[in-house]
Amino acid sequence: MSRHRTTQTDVAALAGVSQATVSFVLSGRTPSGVRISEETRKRVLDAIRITGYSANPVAQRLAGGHNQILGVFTYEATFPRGGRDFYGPFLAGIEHAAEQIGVDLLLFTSARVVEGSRKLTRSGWQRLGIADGCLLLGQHEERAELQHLLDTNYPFVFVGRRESEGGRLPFVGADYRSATRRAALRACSLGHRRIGYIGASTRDQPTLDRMSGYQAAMTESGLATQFVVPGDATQTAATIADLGLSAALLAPEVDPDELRLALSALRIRVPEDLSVLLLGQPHHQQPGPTRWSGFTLPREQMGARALHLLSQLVGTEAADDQQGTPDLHQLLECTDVPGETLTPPENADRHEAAVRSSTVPPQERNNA
Amino acid sequence: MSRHRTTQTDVAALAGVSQATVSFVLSGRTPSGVRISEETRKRVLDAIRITGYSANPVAQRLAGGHNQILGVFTYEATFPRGGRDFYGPFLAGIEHAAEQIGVDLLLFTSARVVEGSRKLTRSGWQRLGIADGCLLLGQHEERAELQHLLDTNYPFVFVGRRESEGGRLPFVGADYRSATRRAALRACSLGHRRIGYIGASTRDQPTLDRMSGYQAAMTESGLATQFVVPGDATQTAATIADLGLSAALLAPEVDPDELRLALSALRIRVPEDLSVLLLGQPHHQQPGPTRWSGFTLPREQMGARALHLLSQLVGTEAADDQQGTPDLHQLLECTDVPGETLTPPENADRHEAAVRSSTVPPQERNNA
DNA sequence: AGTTGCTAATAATGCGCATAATCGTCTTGC
DNA sequence: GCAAGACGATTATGCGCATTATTAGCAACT
Repeated sequence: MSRHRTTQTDVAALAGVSQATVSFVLSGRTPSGVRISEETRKRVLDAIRITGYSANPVAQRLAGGHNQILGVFTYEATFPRGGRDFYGPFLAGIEHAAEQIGVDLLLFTSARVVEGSRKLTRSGWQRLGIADGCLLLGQHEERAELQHLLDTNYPFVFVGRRESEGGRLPFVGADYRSATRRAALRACSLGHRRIGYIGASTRDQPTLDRMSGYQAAMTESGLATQFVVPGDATQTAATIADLGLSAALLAPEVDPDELRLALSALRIRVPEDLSVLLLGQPHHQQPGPTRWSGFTLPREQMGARALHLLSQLVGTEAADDQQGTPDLHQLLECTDVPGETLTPPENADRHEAAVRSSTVPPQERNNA
Repeated sequence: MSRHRTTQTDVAALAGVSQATVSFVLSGRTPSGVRISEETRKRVLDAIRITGYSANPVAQRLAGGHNQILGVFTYEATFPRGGRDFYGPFLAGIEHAAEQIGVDLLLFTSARVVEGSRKLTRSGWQRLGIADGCLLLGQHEERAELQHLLDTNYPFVFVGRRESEGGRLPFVGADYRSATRRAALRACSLGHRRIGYIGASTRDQPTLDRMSGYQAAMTESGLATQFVVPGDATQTAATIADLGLSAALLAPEVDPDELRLALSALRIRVPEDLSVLLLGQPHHQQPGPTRWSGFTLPREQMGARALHLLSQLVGTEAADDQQGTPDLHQLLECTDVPGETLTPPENADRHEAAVRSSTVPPQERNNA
């Protein structure tokens, strides 16, 4: 019944001061030249202790303050039913960071789903205002929406790299490019000459970064690039066979288990006949026995770092005089995974490999 | 810059009416005998469409309305780092339901962690008020806190069964008792006579329910109960051997893989020498090759149902005249899992089993 | 003409907090 | 003795909405 929770006014009454004084004591800040004596401050703090007062975050927010709530907007369902969980690890990191910082997390699950991905509609956008700031994760962002975000000066951070004019979009991403480059070079140094990239050629940043990394590695090694846009698994396998690849870099949208199956139908074994490197955790992978080579994203770390960055942005929003501006563009290293699906090539490439091996250091030399 | 979003006042000005009128049109409700003509309503709706107005949830809430935010409070970290994910499936269900209902989810991650579990302190408790209502999941609830919850008339729902005086705590739980009983009877009907229960004897509801179900099955079958409180896996295995169990029901706190290992050291094979049934998903299970028999909790379903119930409670809070009160105590059936670790007994029990099997048609009638 | 009854809307208020503007009360200097 | 500041706290206002109390207009009665 007594739906009435303790308010600043209650505390003020107990301490024998005005509500405003309580607010000042609590916030610490005194924007206009207001001062509070040590004496009074103590009385107020005591009253707070006695009453067990705790600020009403809603009122706080309405009055223009911060409420220690950070939002998380995902363009796709956060917790996929059934299939593999892509966002889980991000959220684990985000939650951990939230706990540390002492903020609550608001998951924007109410946004209507249009064509399989959530939209940041006007009403959805308005709802973001509940939180002090917001984390954005997922692929389907739209230029217009982003522009709006920037215009309104609302604090937000993307999880995942985003290019933008003037570098105004803050993000915490994974260094796909370097990781992919390293992956390609690993194959290369083992003696592989025909290394293909299997993946959709969409325009999203991760894809562009992966392709760029692959491209770079191939150029450095003086090898030709081979891009395979995956269709049906059987088809893809056939293309791989046609091209005579000895190693394949698989973008996350490709299901490695499915591909392996299709390959085996063509009597191509992994890794004996084809080395395979995964460029990040596959989107649809079932937990299987295969220990794939490649690299993984530091997803938990990304989530945590993103939240920390957001927290800083929110905090410094008012007072820019903090200890330097936070780094708005953070790229985290991916973790290379040795795995079992990367081995020296055995067949057609052997000759070339031998030639090269004369110039390469120990562990990679033994292929011939 | 223009941090000003469209407000009801803006809309009102455009439509040539008062702010209050806009509010009335929007809510549909007119508590006191206020009426709005179809004419005016249309003008307002047009203005809304033109301006793209969308209510500010914060103000809505402060003014005593609902804000379409439902809270989720977990007594333990929601997304465990590293280990197995217990809450994940619940959240998947919750999120899905939230999307359907059209509400946002507030994760209370700010509560200080005391002794490994989150506390609903006074300040934490106050924060719950941000949301229209709250889902509670986890073990470490405290009587005092619950009492407080009930007293304040704040809408909430427990995920997991909770007993309470007068049945005032709303919950959505799994029917551990029936499922455990069925599990025990399954073993029984296969001819097992020495069926033990392996699990801590804590006072939490799930444990009580499991024990009760086990007890019931044993009584029905005229068998003796054998409770084993697990300590070290080796120890536990030894006890099992001593008791000469032919089947064991494992509470979720027991790691089946670990136990199996310890058992094999004693030359007890699963399932040849010991059938094992899991009473729900183990808390610490690593994804292993064994396909355990037993049952699993409908976790996604529980989450979804709980959120729906909460949503109803929030909705009917004001108007109790809805179509009947929602069912405050929902028990969902667990899913029996055949698995590979339940087989007919092979050794000491065989004799008895043979005797029994001659007199019994179906399964459970044969005990007396 | 005055009262009742009904419809259609508005004005006024408050939710709990942040913050700008204001107001006393003491010192201090001249 | 009086203006000028420093200090310490208060009053007043508004955030955007829900809701209650109130008003205005008009037809239908006695």
